[in-house]
Amino acid sequence: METTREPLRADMFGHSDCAAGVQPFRFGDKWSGRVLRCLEQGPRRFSELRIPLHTVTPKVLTETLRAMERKGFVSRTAYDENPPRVEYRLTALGRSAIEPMNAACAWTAEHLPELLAAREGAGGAEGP
Amino acid sequence: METTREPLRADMFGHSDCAAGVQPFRFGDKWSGRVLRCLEQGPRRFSELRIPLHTVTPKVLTETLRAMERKGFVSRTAYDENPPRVEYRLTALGRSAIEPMNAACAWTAEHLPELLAAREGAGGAEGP
DNA sequence: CTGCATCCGATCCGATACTG
DNA sequence: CAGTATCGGATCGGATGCAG
Repeated sequence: METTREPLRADMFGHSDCAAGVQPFRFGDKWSGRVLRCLEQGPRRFSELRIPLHTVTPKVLTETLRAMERKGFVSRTAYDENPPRVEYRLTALGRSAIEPMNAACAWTAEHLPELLAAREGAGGAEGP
Repeated sequence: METTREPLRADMFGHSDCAAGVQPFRFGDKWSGRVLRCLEQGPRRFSELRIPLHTVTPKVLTETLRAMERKGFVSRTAYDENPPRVEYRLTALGRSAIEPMNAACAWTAEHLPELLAAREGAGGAEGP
């Protein structure tokens, strides 16, 4: 799952070794996964998304949303009102992506202890 | 599933909206997923990994491996021989991560058409 | 309200060259 | 063989300010 140009190939030639096969799709960025989670519960406006994603700046949220739109995960609907209103919602593709994300979340939850332990070892805090 | 410092929290407070719950773990980088695939088939030496991952440079492969080691996904064994030999293998955590990755791969394969279509729309090639 | 423009530091990652 | 050192381009993403 890459955002760059090469991956996503559906290799079928059996290279004697690994690295053949589809690379799993991934949003290469920080916020797309969370946006997917938010939109899972229904259409949301720009400012509604900013609340649960409370540290995202509007610029980055816009970029994220635009990218997800390009990739076909969300659709954008602007209503011609004043003040302006824009709604984002998941496409069928976006909704379908929730399942594998749930699998990843389940795995993560299950292995949280190990995952967190690794971070302490690296982070470097040792004694007071 | 983040590499940065904040995610991986196991939120349990029910924020009224999304963005609560574990964020799925993810390697934030280009090569870790592929390395996981390669090591799935058994221990591999540094130079053996470079073959299927044929475009990776030694510097980047080293960084990737070191990061995966820190995170607890692979273990490194150096044999005191000449010429030197080093083997990398998956830890139990690393092996367990294959399952959700397979789920992601299956989803990707299933939706390849849509995923590829989005890339053309963006890439910009239009007419001959 | 929903953005876009600009600046700027942090990462990522490829190329190239060198070492124990 | 298994790396390390250095450089530079590309991207990410936060801060701030302005606009329709």
